[in-house]
Parts: sequence; structure tokens; C-alpha cells
Amino acid sequence: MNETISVVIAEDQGMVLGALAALLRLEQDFDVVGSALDGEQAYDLVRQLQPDILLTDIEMPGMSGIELATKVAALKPAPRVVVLTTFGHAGYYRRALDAGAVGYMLKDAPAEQLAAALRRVHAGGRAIDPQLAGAQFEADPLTSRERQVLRLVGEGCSNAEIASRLYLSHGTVRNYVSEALSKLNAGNRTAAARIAKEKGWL
Amino acid sequence: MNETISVVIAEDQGMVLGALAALLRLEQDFDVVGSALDGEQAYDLVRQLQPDILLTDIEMPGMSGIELATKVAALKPAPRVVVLTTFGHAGYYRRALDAGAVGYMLKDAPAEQLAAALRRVHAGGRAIDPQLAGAQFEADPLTSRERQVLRLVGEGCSNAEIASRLYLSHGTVRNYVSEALSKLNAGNRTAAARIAKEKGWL
DNA sequence: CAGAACTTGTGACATTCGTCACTGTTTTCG
DNA sequence: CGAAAACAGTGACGAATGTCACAAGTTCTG
Repeated sequence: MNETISVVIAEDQGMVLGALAALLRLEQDFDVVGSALDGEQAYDLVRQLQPDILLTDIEMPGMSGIELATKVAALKPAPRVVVLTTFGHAGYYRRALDAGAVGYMLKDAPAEQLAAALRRVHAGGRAIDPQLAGAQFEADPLTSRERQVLRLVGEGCSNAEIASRLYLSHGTVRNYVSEALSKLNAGNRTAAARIAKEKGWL
Repeated sequence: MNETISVVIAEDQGMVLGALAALLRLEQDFDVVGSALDGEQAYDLVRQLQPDILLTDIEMPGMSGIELATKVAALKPAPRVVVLTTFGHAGYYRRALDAGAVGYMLKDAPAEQLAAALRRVHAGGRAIDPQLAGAQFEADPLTSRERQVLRLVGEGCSNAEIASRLYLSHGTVRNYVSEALSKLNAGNRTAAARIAKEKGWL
């Protein structure tokens, strides 16, 4: 039963999408049956084509790769999901695994590792980038509200803007920002937003 | 004289680098003679291998693609330089052309366009992504000092930190930030840093 | 159920940020 | 050369930000 491994790829950058498909087509045991530029497209393709593996980016317009992995896990013949992303922080990694992904590769890794990773996954194993494999999950100390506020801070909103957007009082917003600052050991709002983003908590 | 077109690729993400190489190897008229993960490597390869075309990313550790294009232009048989990047803002585009690039493609574009673009460039033409082709260059209104200050603002530095890092007085820093705010129509420092970054002025 | 954590709010206070006006010196460029 | 721009600074003022203490309702969880 040495049939080919069917793969659907989701990646929002067309050039990278096509290049990854080309990379896999060089391997005789892979069959790229579909490719999509966003999560919705990818979900439809997976449902129709029932591939062995879904290879997906995380940051995509509309549905993210994490949400896609979650939705796809509920399908009847669910594909094995491998995430391929730029981001090596533990936040995304943990959320991807929680969403049911069995592979997590970084775009920084050499291209030769991709086919090997997909074969391992297809054989029932996992494929975690060695840089991430031993990563201890630094728990996100932020509450849901603090995250919302920090996201807006990162976009350059003032406390007043944040207050009106979230229907809170200005004082409450200040308190959330202040809490976040101390939790993240940040000296000011800008630094706090940057740190939280780097850790993958937003 | 229908020989193959020799190409060196520079791209810091190994997976994308390998995938792009695979993409070009599918075309019979291209020969990927070398690939590099950063600007320095790429420069050495170009000098040794004297390819027809250098295909390069912009944001890379060490030497950026823009600097690479500039240095490579001074070589005896200079390759034609095509930039392939995520960033569609006019800032990078203009700087790439100034550095001597004859192609500027976006990673968002479909993969099929890459080979065509490289062939056009090899034939002596240019290959500018249609999204950018008609872009009017919005001149960068910032002075050199204002840019330096905004870069640090974006990293979350306070005025005091910026002052000590740049050996300026706190008052001078405040003046630069204030100037930048009004030039960019930003409501606060965080927004100003974001706007300048999006426009490609940092 | 009871405590813990999260949410929302107020008010006082110190610090930082942003604006303005004004003064010089050095580059830059027509 | 001479004007214009960039660079560097001071001081004063109001607005925004950040800290703290404290309070009360809700939700989650052992």
C-alpha cells in the first residue's frame, strides 16, 4: 500500500504557496491535490478532497490556521494537520497543538525537512521543529480583557479611544493597562504591547 | 543562444528558499546555481558564480536585500537584480529601484508570475508588480533624526531612554517626537511609529 | 458553598508625554 | 555667498499615562 500521500496546502502568500507545492511535487510520493489562499477556501477543499494531510500557515486573512485546524478536526475523515509558520514563540505552538495539529514546522528550517516531516506525520507520528520541541510553555498571565486592551494599545489607540471602543470607563482601561505593565515587566504601554505580541499572547 | 538562465536566490527563510528553488527548477530554462540565507553569503555567491539574475528578499539578517543590490551593482559582470518581498509599500519599492533593481515582485502574487518576470528581466526588460507599477512615491517627510527617534519609540523606549541612547537631551527628543506626530497626523507616539513603519520609512 | 479570579468602577497623585515659542549652531544646496 | 533645512537645546504649560488603594458585582472552580 505504498500509495501517494495527498496534501492540501493553505498559505496566503501566493508565491510561497506555489513554491511549496513545487517543492512537494519534486517528491514522487506526494500529491498536492489542492491549494488555498485563505482558511475558508482551505476548509472547503479539505471537505471535498479529503486529503491525507493539511499543511497550513497560521496568519492568514479571515480564518487563521489555528481556527482552520480546529474546524477541520471535526470532519469525518479528518486530515492530519501540519502547521508551517514564521513564528517560533511558544504561544502559537501551544495553541496549534491544542487545536489538534500533529506537526509544527518553522519556515526558517531547511526545505529538505518538509517532506520528511510530512512522511512522519502520515505514518502516524508527529513532526515538531527541534527548536520548539523542548519549549516550556510560559503561561500567558494576561486576562481576556487585558489582551483586548493591549491589542488596541498596539494599534496606537489612546486610553480614551480604547474606553469608547470597548464601552468601558477611562479609569478601567488605565487599570487594565497598568496591570498588564506590571505582569509583563514593561516600562510603558508600547513596550507592553510589543512584549505580548512577541510572546504570541495577542 | 537559447541557453539556460542562471539564478542565485537570497532568502532568509530556509523553507521558502528551498521552495522557490524548486519552483524554478520545474522550468527547463532556469538553472538555480546557488542559494543563500543572508546578504553576505549571497554576495560571495554572486561574485563567484556570476549568475544572470539575483533574486533576493529584502528583510534579511545582516545585509538587507537593498544593500545587497547596491553592492552587487558594482561587480564587473553585474547580475540583474529582482527583489521578491512581502512588503508592497512605496518606501521599499523606491529604495529598491534606486539601488539598481530591475524587478520588484510581491510574495502575494501568484507563483506562476515569477518565471515570467525573470524571463522578462533576462531579456533586458523590467518586471514590476502591477500593484506597485503605478504607485506614486509619497515622499518621506521625516528627517534622519526623526526616523531614528521613531524607530526607538516603536521598540517601546521612553523619551528618557531615547535621549540617553542617542546622546540627546530629553527636551530635544520630545521636540522630534512632536514634529513627527504632526508630520504623520498621528495622535500619539505609538500610532506615529506604526504609520511610519507601514509606509516603509523606517 | 466559599474562596479565588475576573470585571468594572472611582478618585487622588506623580510622572511622562506632547505642544509651543524661541534661541542658537551646523549642513546643505541653488 | 545666503537662504533654507536640519540639528540641538531650554522652559513652561496642559493633557495623557501610570500607580495605588479601595469597592462591589460576576463567574469560575475545588
